[in-house]
Amino acid sequence: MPTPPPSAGPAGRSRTGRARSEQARQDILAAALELARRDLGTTTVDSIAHRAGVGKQTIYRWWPSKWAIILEALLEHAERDITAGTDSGPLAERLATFLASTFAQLAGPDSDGPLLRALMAHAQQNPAFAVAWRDLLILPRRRALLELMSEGRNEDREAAVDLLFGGMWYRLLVEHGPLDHAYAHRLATAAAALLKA
Amino acid sequence: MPTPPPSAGPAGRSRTGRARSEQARQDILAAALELARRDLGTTTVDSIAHRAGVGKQTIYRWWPSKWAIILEALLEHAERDITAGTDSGPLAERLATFLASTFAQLAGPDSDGPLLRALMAHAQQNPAFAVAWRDLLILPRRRALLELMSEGRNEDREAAVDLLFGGMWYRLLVEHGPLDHAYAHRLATAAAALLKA
Amino acid sequence: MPTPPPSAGPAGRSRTGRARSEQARQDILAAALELARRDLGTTTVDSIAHRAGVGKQTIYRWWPSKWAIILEALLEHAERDITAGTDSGPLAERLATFLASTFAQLAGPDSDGPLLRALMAHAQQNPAFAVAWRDLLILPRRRALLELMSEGRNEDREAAVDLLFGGMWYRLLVEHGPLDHAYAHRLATAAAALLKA
Amino acid sequence: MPTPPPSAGPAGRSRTGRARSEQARQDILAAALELARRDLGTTTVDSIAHRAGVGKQTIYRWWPSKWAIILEALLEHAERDITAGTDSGPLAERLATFLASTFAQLAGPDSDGPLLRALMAHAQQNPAFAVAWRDLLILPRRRALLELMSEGRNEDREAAVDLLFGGMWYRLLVEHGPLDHAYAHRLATAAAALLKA
DNA sequence: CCCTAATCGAGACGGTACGTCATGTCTTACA
DNA sequence: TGTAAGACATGACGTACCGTCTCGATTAGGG
Repeated sequence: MPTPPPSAGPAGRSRTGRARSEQARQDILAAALELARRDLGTTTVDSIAHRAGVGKQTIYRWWPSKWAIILEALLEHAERDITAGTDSGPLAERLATFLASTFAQLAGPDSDGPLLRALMAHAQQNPAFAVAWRDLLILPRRRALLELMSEGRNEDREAAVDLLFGGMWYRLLVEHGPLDHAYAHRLATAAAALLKA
Repeated sequence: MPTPPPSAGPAGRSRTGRARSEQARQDILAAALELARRDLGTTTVDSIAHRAGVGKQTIYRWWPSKWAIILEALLEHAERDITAGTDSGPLAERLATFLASTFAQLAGPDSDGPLLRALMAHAQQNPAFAVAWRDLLILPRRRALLELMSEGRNEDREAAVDLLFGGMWYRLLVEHGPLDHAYAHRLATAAAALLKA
Repeated sequence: MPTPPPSAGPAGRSRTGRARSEQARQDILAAALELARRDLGTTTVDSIAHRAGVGKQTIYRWWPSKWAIILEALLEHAERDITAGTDSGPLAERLATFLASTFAQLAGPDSDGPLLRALMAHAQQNPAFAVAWRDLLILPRRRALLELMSEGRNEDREAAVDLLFGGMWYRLLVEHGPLDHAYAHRLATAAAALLKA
Repeated sequence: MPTPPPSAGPAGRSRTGRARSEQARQDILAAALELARRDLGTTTVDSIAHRAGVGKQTIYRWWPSKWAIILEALLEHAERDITAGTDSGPLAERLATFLASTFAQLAGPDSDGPLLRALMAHAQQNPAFAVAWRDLLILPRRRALLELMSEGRNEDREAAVDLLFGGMWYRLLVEHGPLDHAYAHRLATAAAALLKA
């Protein structure tokens, strides 16, 4: 759903007409992220357009909804943050480290936790957005975690990833327990056991 | 958040005036459930009121939003469905059975999966509803699962429940893999390993 | 197109539900008239709703456009202004008096001339409004003028009215000459001649 | 407001650069006229540009609005149609003939009546266009009619023209009666009487 | 025969108003 | 007092059109 940066590329469909404004794109992404982080509830397409100094139509020309903007902004500003795992140490420990560092990004007061929760929620109501959400955010992060696992059959490794991210999302969404180190270790232990079974 | 059936007992706050119509309550719950199952996107408070042959105010007098109605309807029609676990057999097997039977309720084409996803999504946006959602649906099911586990320390058992339900919700929400028997077994195996660690 | 005051009457289709708010109706009419008189160009449905302290939907529930509001407001505030003609004196003089007094209502700086021009213009683009415009404003005024004429065949009298009002509207719309006493007398003379021919 | 054909003569402000495309000008005028005659309501600058195979800027470089285009197209295609009056016969008859032939151009189903009504309407809302409208269409036709009148004082002749054209526009704009021969004769009779008074 | 400059088709841009939708509250008359 | 009906204030939505701007490509004289 989010559009790629207007690098046009070889698939660019036409070369005539005014080019898409990269300035406007960046302004929109920045405005959306700032407003959404401050107060998602009052963030509207209008408010984003106004703060970005942009016409509403310019937003709707490139994004189908404010959620797509926020997703794209999140990806752009945080793409580098996918934690690189360490190669050394026992499996359970490596998983626990990865998980704990991911937890840390969700827990802080100014973290993106609320945004991710809201996007996950929106994906439940909008199938088109769900595809973008899964393909651009969920699956890449799954792949990063999968690469940490050398052992086990494929389906076990998939289940291990589900177990780890599932445990994370569940506490993030239900808020009945903390996303702390101890939890990370327990999940990692269980995942490692699954892979060795 | 959902109100109890009107036979509220001696705590009923008023004794005068026209009594709450149980008929209307049932009509509203039934209408909400039917509309929501057919097409959640077009289900509005107005549409529920119209189909139930009821004034909108009658709805707002007793429920704060359509989501509370759906939650109450779901609880009322499905309360009995919380799977009773078997007491015999090895732990992993008992967990797998519980999980698989829960999966079965979510997978079918006319199942409540979509509704539960939508309610989980709404809970992310509405703190008041989140409380009801957690207290009336999430936590009771956690307790049912907890009771299946005899071994392990408390925190490990909590984590095991998170792992199991987390794995379930994750696949339910992201739809990247099936909620099938094999998955149930893998999650159960991991949970059992965690409890024995 | 404009709705009658909510006197319901015997044709009222139902008696249930909240009654239409006469207060809101009056507020909307007053707001529309004031804004339109000050600056028609910046008068929008939103601005009327805001100034009247009313929701936009309340406007669209009862009027199809701001033009219908203005027309209704004009009729309500000016209905009494249809000049009653004198019965005495020669025909040409009576017509000239009527015309001159009508001119006077259109010429002043705070007159309704600009509004009437705008409504006449809008009627050219909107057939539904054109019907209301003709039936509620144009034709009643024609009838008032017709009643001043005792002599002549019917078709001559119609043509005489067209001549008088046509001459008036033409100068109002094209602004190539003044709507003054001299012009009123010339038109009245011609009309009287037509009736006696 | 409409621009003259591009052979601007020695007053052209520049001598270098690409010349204005007469082809584009003709395409625009033709496209505007065709679209406007078919359905004025959906005729936008974009639609004209698209149908003419022209960029929007090419339109705005030479015309201030779609209305100016339509006016220019109308003048170009119909300039020759200003009825030449006959010099012989009694005044009332000459006027009636002129008027009837003008009526004929407005009455047909594919006539320019709707366009003229729309332009008159637009002139009420746009002072700049009103000037072009009056100077290029209204006043020339007034002059043509004035020249038919030999008798009478100047102000009477002006009023007679107003009476004739006013009667015409009034029926055109309000559509409460036909623009037929009988009406033309009545107006002509009244105008002649005015001139002889 | 190139240089300079205005025009061309195309289409993205900032902006304004529109008319619709859903929410949650309120006011009726009736039971 | 509860109820069905339905009007109300609010506020976001997504669309339409406006008139301006910026592309690269053309197309003229003037040097």
